[in-house]
Parts: sequence; structure tokens; C-alpha cells
Amino acid sequence: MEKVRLEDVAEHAGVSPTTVSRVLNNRGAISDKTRKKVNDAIEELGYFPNEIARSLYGNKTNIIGVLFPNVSNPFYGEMVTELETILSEKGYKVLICNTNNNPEKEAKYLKMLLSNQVDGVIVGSRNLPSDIYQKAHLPIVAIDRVLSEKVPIIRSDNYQGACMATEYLIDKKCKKIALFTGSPEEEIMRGDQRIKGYIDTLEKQDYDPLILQVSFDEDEAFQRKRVAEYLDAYPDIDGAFATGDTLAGILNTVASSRGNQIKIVGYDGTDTFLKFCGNISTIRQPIKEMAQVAIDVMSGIFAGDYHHQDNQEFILPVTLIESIY
Amino acid sequence: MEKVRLEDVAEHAGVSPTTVSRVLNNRGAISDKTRKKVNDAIEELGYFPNEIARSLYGNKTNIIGVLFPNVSNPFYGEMVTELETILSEKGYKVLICNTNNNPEKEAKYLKMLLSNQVDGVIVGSRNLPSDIYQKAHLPIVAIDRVLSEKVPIIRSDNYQGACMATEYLIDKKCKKIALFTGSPEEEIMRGDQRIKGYIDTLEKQDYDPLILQVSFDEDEAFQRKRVAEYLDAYPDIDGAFATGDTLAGILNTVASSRGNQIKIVGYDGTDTFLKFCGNISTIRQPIKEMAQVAIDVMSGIFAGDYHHQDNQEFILPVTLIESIY
DNA sequence: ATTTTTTTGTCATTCGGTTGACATTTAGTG
DNA sequence: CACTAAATGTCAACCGAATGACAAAAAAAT
Repeated sequence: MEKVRLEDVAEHAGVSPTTVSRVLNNRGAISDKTRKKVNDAIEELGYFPNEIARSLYGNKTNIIGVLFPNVSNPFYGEMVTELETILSEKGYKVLICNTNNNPEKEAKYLKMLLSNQVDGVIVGSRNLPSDIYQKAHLPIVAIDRVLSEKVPIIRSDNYQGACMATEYLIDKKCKKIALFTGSPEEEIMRGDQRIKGYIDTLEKQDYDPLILQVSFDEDEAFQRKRVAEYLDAYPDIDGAFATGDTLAGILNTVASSRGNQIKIVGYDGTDTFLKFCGNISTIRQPIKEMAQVAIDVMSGIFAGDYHHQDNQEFILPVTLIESIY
Repeated sequence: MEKVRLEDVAEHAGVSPTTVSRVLNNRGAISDKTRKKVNDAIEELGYFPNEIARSLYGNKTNIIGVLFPNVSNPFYGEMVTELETILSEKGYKVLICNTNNNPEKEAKYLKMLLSNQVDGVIVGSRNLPSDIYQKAHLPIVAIDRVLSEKVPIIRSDNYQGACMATEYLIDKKCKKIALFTGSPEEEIMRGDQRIKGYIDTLEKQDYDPLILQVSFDEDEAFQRKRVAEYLDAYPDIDGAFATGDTLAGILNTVASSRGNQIKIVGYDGTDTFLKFCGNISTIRQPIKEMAQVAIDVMSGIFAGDYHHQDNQEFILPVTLIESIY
């Protein structure tokens, strides 16, 4: 069973290749009769145009590269799902890349995407020196990441979300509100917005901030141990804002197993988290909306009606999801 | 900034296009001096070969299509991550498709993948009449799905897993062990292996099975309500096997909020679930290993050393992960 | 029947790179 | 210096389709 080509269709339909092409692309004048002949032949032979050849000629692949740390993380998984769903409806295909936040991998992937002539890239990963992205000279949008001044960013309102979470804990009469984060020291120093929102809100009300770090790089057992140590060291903690739902989940497991009564607010609010942990409150990022905006912005770049202002940001509002029980 | 082509590299390096091609593909005899000249030119111009053109000529795209219901589901998300990681190391790229178990979407995606000349397809979705996959005439492997007799299946030992889960609950002295499933009626009838394992194990020990259905298609609030109704209707339930972790999570939330003491065992054991819900036991499918086998099988098909036996199955063992606390 | 239109065919070129055949130049050896 | 071997260059065909120009045939209009 050989591959069916346009030429085969032409022969089978008793017309010229050009005519088949005209039917396929709705070009020129074609009688209903021939159109039917051609379509029948396509049907009978099970022909479908070779997109590779089309891409080559047209200098457009309709492929979008999607560069994220890890689709197995529900936040990225849901983001990629939303992106893919919207893009697919627009006739785009999605090449997926899991960088694991590894700079070499990221560079390799970016090069791969360029070699494959993708029409654009959506990046939710980080770590590459910004000039690499600038040199790429390709429509790029970033999700919650600063890539370079030239790359527009779509993100949710991290600062506002952190404030909401912290205020919520204060409202709930928590006396000692800790922050649990997986971010590395340098990021905390650099002024992560979620941490900033937490600190600002607390200080405004004369609470003392307490920042506890639980490295993402360690395995789960170690993270549990670390959390337990913190709870031992600060037994008066009765409220906690975790800057990610994963950490909120771990914290919840550890605290409840020890009988600690701690009100927890997580961050992300993925469907997965809501299903798995319905009893933990969280700040929900509007993933679907972010995906939509990312694609709108990229479409704008395609259309050329995007004026390269530097440091463009699209910030979407977050919502507090209170645990039901 | 125009696109850099092989020809431009040749000109810049002062050699012929053929020589550049020879360097790129390690073909023929080339002196170290020219090789360096060419590589320098490549570097200076920031050239990378157009994979589209290569694919066209070579009749091979090195793209694998990956067809799953939904990457936002942690099981599929982790599966896709593992697949992508392994494939990427082998020089393959991954086109991702979220079918949502929608037959039309699935058909559309399959056609798209064929148009894009993918070298193979890995399917974790279902629902298409098997002849469509047979007609596709392309290397295909399925994950936990029967596509047709011709398509090899990689899955974990669902029956054994269900037995382990049920036995565990019996060991833990549960008296009334219910099964919660999201599978539709017809699938239950058809003899889902997880359900069968549950029933067989119970009956062997003279327990009465109790199968409770919570539709996947409903939203979360509705699922909670449904679960609560079940717990009202059967207040003596003290053990539960949920055929998916999502359901286990919901069940856990509802039960603990009502003060019901129920031992729960879920199914899948994704990293996400283990992190979010460390206090629920589950049956872990060896996702990484399944991904590896799927790719090995596909490589076998590529290499032609795969003899088309019908109904080939690769069944991997599962493990029980007991909640830590 | 003749003139217009409308359809369809022919042909060459393009997209960017690969490859094989063959010619030619350069380098290495005795 | 002659002779062989290694290194490059030239050229054309190819992968599968798209497209523009032009010619030819068929259908519709006068």
C-alpha cells in the first residue's frame, strides 16, 4: 500500500493534477461535476494532502511550539490542554516540550522548534538568557515568565492573589500566619509577587511574616519531613499560605496527620486540585482565560497589529476558592 | 532579517552547497579545515536546517502523534510527560492531541496526524471504530485501550490491582467494602477488569459487592452530592475502592467532612495524587515503565522486527501505595 | 455558426534540502 | 615529478504540493 499522492488522485479521477489542487484549495473556476469526480477519487483512495509539502511551499507550518516545565504538573497540564484546544480549533497543531526547567533542555527544544519552522512559541518555562529568545526572531508569548523586554507576558495577578489569601486567613482569625514556598532563596530576594503580597498584607495589620522554604527539588518524603520540622519549630502556626497547591496538599497531609489545626490557602486552583483536595482553600488562576489571551496576543503578532511596546503585560484577576467544608 | 538557508551558509563559508550538506550529514570525505569553515559559518549566521524540507525528502518526520483524552488529567499528563521525555531523547518530536474522548475530535486528530506524516501514533483515547485505525496503516500502539486486534496494547494489571486494593481493605478489617466508579453502565457490564477484580476478591471471601456509580460527565459539585447520597444510603460503608484517584479524592473530601470513617484505596497513583493526597492509599500504575514499553514496542514496529500477532498485550504490574499516616 | 465565457490542461518554477554521478582540483606519497 | 587518493565542485533529479502564465477544449450565449 503505497502512499497516495495528489497525482494519483488526478489520475484516478481522470483530471490533471492542477485541477485537483484547484479543488483542494478552492481556486479558479471548477464545475460541480469535476469537483465531485475529484472528491470521490479522494474519498476512494483515502487521500489526504501532505502537510509537509504544503508547509514547505507555503513557508508556514501551522504548528505552535509549547514550552513548559512539565505537563505532569496540573497547572501546566491544564494550561497546555486549554492552549491546545483553542489552537486546534484555529487550525494549529501543537508541538509539546517538557523542559523540566533545565536550561540546556530548553535551549535544545527552542532550536528544535525553530528547525521545525513553528509559526510561534508559547513559553511557560524560564532560565534561558533573554537574548536567545530575542535572536529567535519569532512570535513568542510568555506565560508568567519574563523572557525579555520584547516578549509580552500573560500572567495572573500574583500580588493580589497573595493579598487575598493572606486577608482571608486574617479574617478567619488566624493568629500566626506562615508562608510556605518552594521558590529558591534568590527568587524570594528578587521580590516574588506572591511573597510580597503576603508580607505587605501582614505588615499592614501588624502581623509578623514567617517565610518557610520547602525546596521543590527534593522528593516528596523529604518535603514532608521538612514541613513537619517547621510545624515542630513553630507550633503556634494556625494559618498558612502556600504559594503552590502542591505544597498546600503536602502541608495539609502532614498537619492533619499530626492533628495540627491549620487553615491553609493554596495557589493555582487547578481542577485537579479542587477535585483531589476539596477541603483546602486556594487562589484560582484563570487558566482558560490566560490561554485565550496568550493566543489572542499571538494572533495579534501574526496579524502584525501588535506594536512592539516593551515590557507588555496582560494581568488577569484571580479568585479565592473557599473550601466547601 | 531573512531566513538563512543552506545556500547562504555555503556562500558565507565560500564552499558549495553540497559541501555544506556533506558536513551536516557526515557524508563523504571532508577535511577538518572545511568542516570548521562550514561550522563557523553556521554559527555566525545562526543557521539551522529546515526540518520540513528534510522531512519531505526523507519521507520521515520524526514526529510521533500522541492522542489522549486530556493532558490535564494527571494520569495522562504524567504519561505524556514520560513519553515525550523518552521520545525527545531518541530525536523524536511530539504532536499532542486532547480528544476529550470525543469520537469526532479523535477522527479529526487522527486525520491531522496522518496529513502531517507522523511516523507513529500512541493512543490512550478510545471510541473510534477500529477499522479507522486499521486503515491508517501506520505504526500504532495503544495504552490501556483496545483499538483493534492489530494494535498492540500496553496496560497495567488492572485486575490484579483491583484484587490488591480489595484485599487490602479486607485486611484492614473493613466490613462493608463498596466500589466507586466513574465508568458508564455499559463498561461495567462489559466486564471492566478493575470491577471484576473487586467482585471476585469479595466473593471469594463471602463479602457482598456494592457498586456505586458517579458519572465522570457531571461537574464536581454534582459528584460530591452523589457521593454524599451514597454515604447516606449506605451508612455502614467502612471501606471503599475507587477505580480512579479523582473519585478517591472526592470521596475522601466528602467522607471526612461528614466524619465518616472510611478506608479508601484509589487507583492510578500519579505523583500529583501522592502529593496532593498523601493520606489516601492507592494502586500505582507504573506510568514511566508503560511509556518505555510503548516506545520500545513502537521502535520494534519501526525496525520491522515486530511480527503482527493479533491481540498483543503488554501487561505491567501495579503496586499498592499505602498512605503514610 | 460564431463569439464569449467558463473549465480544464500543460508546463515550469518554487519551497529547502538530499543524494548520486561525475568532473575537477588539491594534497599526499614514492 | 608523476601518480594516486582525498577533497570539493557541478549538476540534475527528487520529495509533494502550490501557483502563475498560457493554451486548449468545452459549454454557454448571441
